[in-house]
Amino acid sequence: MSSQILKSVLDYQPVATIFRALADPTRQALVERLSRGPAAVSALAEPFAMSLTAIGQHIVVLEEAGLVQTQKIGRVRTCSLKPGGFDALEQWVSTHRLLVERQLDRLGAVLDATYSPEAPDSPGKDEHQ
Amino acid sequence: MSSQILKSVLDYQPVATIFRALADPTRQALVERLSRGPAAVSALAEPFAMSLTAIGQHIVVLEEAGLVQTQKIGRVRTCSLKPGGFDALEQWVSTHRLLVERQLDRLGAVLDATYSPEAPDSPGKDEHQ
DNA sequence: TCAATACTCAAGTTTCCGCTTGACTAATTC
DNA sequence: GAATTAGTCAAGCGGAAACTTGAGTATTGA
Repeated sequence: MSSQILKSVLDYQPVATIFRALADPTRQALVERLSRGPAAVSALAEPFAMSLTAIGQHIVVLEEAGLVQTQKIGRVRTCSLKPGGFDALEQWVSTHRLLVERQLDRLGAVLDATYSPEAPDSPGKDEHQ
Repeated sequence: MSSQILKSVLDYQPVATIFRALADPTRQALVERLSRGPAAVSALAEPFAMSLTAIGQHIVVLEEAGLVQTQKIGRVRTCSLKPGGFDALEQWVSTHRLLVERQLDRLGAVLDATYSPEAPDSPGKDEHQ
């Protein structure tokens, strides 16, 4: 842990887990289906040309990402979307959307005058860029 | 309003590309860095214990996801966040956040009275409640 | 009680992803 | 006009991820 960038990489791990969970089209379709209401694992598996085991594994991934919660009653495991499971994701996205817009404003200012008003990160003089 | 849900089901393919692009912690850190301003590929690679080629490959993934745009002047490729690149993502997230909340409201109603107010997709006779 | 249902577990396979190396091109510097 | 810098390309390696099969375990309905 000698680098500060390495630390920041480790910081995003929870959101990265959510992104990774939603990166798979099958899991995304499962979330889509669950947003219409809870369902059992076998009911979730029915539309897919895939084994029940595979769907169960996808459910585990979604559960570990905090997006889905399950409850087993008898032999049936009922899955539903977890309340607040999208909060961290939405916060990350809206934050970075704001940063993009702010950057666009700064770009406009830079295009007006041909100098950089402030350089908080990179000095840009002796660095080799 | 109800047709928008069907449309979103068929529409989420590009969003999966965005999720996949952000699933990697290195790419997420690159986006983080770029939200502070544009940078060349070698400048982006500098904090990482990784080859320049690897960073270039990550940039390509982010570019194909529509999150980053690049422009090569001379021998330097400058990368920046693409305007509106997060729009589809934010829309998807907020939409599904709303659906979760709506589902919670419906669950409360179901817990109050023992009937289901509306069943748009599958009639609730089989499995789910 | 017997059989079907609804998973669950433990492998194994195959495909994809992240990353590297080495060679190469094209700008820029000295 | 050599040497350095910035990036690109092609091939390959290792490990993770997706999915399968073939078991086994409760639970439930007939």
